[in-house]
Amino acid sequence: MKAEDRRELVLIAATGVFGDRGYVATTTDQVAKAAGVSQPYVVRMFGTKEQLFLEVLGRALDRLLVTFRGVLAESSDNLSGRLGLAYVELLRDRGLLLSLMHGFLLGADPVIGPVVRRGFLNVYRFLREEAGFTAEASQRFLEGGMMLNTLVGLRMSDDFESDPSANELLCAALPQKLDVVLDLGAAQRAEQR
Amino acid sequence: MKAEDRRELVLIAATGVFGDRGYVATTTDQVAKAAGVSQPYVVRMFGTKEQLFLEVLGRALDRLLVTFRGVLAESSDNLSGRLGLAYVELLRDRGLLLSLMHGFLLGADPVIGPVVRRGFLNVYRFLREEAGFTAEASQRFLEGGMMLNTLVGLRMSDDFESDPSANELLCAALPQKLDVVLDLGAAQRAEQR
DNA sequence: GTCTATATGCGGATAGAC
DNA sequence: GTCTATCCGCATATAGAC
Repeated sequence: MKAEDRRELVLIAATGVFGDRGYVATTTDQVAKAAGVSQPYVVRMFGTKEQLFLEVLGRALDRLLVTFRGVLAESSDNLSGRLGLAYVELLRDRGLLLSLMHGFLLGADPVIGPVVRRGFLNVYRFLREEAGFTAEASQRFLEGGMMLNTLVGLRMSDDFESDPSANELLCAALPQKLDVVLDLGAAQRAEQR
Repeated sequence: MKAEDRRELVLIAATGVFGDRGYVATTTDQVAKAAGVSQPYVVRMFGTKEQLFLEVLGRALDRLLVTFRGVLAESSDNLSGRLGLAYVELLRDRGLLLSLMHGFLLGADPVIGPVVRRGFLNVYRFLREEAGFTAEASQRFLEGGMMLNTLVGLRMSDDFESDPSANELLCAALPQKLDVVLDLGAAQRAEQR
């Protein structure tokens, strides 16, 4: 395997771990183990843990916008619904949306803050300028996204079977694509260490 | 000052710091300094940092529900709007909503996870059972709340003046009460260390 | 390019004085 | 009830071998 591939591999592994534990709680050693390399090598490749996280965020935002542009290119009817479904599908990319969400809460950080604000606003601008949404429609769309991120962060699907309220809430929040969240929850619980 | 008051003081200070930095990034020393006591004393009072965070979360959820019940008791017209305004007003309680939001993303944590899921579902049940909202209305309400939390976590108000998109987004998201978020942002930047 | 070994700093928690 | 002093473990980062 050559270096470029290995780098991508580490980035994917890091996305998963950051998504699970957040930026600060994640150790470079956990990332290294997940990627099957040594801890110092992870640091060597990216300089610092902070740089690694920034690359994870950048990659995640890239994929998000690429995905959305793909949906837009396909057709333009029921855009909001189709973008929403594509967003939920991104949950399959382990840790992608959750790494972003963790980043969003670090707006007070002098380095991470500006990056996540710019990233979030790029998504907003896509909705307004490329997808042609009104300000209200864009906002509504993002509200749904933040709600999904939160429910996934909460691991609300853990209570899907045992708690009627959790069940109802998830069904209401995910008219379609409920299966993606439930699959993901099962996978996460399985790999629990 | 007697012990009970001091305990409350530390809890308030901790809420502010946890809200700013998140659970893991917050040090018990930062909390101690913010409260004007010694670091070991903070640990003594609450046992562990984790226990302290759990108490912060519990207090925050209490205040949230107490506030909502107060709004409900006043009158029952335009409930959704009035609950929303009361929610935004809770931003004045420094770190309260952000500590909760940080907690919500720690659903994978074996100790914190169950607590935040229960707390979130209690709010949902309030909306459904006490406020009489439909499942869809409850979900919509929570979506708006998670969006607000995210925008505040992002410190989006930092870009309010310099970025037209940020400006538009904040205005769309906060038809009223924009001043609360802007005041808060100014205060946060002022105390930046 | 990738590893092992390790230095260094920091933070939670404890001991114990007052 | 509250402090000072301090232990200990852990995580990032560096040095340097292969």
